[in-house]
Amino acid sequence: MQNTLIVVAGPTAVGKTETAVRLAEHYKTNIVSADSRQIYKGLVIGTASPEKEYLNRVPHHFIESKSIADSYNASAYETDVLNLLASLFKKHRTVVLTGGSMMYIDAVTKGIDDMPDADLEIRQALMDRFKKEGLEPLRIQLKSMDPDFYAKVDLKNHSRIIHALEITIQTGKPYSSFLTNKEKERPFRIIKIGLNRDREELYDRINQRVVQMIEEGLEEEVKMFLEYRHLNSLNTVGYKEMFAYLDGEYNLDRAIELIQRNSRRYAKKQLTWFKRDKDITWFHPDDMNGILFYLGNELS
RNA sequence: GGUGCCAUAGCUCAGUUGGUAGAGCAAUGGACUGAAAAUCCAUGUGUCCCCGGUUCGAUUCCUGGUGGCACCA
Repeated sequence: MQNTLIVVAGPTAVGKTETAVRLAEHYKTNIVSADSRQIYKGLVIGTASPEKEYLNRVPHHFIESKSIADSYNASAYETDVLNLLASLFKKHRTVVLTGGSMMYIDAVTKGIDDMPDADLEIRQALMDRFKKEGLEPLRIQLKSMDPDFYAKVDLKNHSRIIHALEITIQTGKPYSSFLTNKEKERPFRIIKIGLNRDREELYDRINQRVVQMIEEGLEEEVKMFLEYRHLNSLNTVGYKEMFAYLDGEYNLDRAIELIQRNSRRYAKKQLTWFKRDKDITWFHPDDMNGILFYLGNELS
């Protein structure tokens, strides 16, 4: 039998953790987390990180494994996961990858084109210019330096334009020349399952989970990171709203409402991304039998 | 029981001197290649409480209901 990566995708709060743990137990294997925020040390309550009980039942990887100050990204994650998988597949025929970070999952299953990491000084200079002069000068610069990318990029999205420019300036080659539009081959098989629920049910779970986070002490957790709030790792739903609350911008009830709303929007965005992936076979999280039956057929 | 006020989008409400309606919030759809829980784009979803009447035409005016609120009993 070929080594196989079982991917469990789905929106936040749908029930991925539970399903992944049961699958990992069933196949006597490990879980690799694909979550761009649970990966940071100390971000536990606000990221709905798996409970201790689950972590004890199955070995997890990439949970609380980086410092919030580390600058991490989907490409680094791709490299780290491929290295880890090479070693896990020596002992296990299957490994479970689960998480809601769409691009992290794609980085592992489809790959990201090779290009250098952005030079932070160049990025900063471009950001400064954007703040001072707006997007127009950057658009004009991109048009002359990389017309191909200019033609297809979202011209209102400063992140995309700035990233293309930083790579182009840094390497002296157009950003678009790094893009191959090809999926990378992997030395293992990939089976993707998606979990979803009725929208109303999902939103109820999200709303309740936020209330639970507050009860578990989200405010205390967030207070510990106050001085690091500028870091990207803390530009995260559940933290940014609590920072504003601690600043006195609004009361706790309003903070809860905003965290709930922003989590709902996040879930919708995840669904938009995952629904586009035709390799995903969808299940209700309660349908464990259906999931096991499907995987059993695929793996036999 | 009587009198008054109210009933319009999921919620809170505005509005139409009679020509089937619009704000905020919520919501919905989409994009996505090293910040991705990030960043960005688009969209008004409606038995205007119900039955009648007047009118060319009623969500709007009038009768009567129903429900809510307030006051008087």
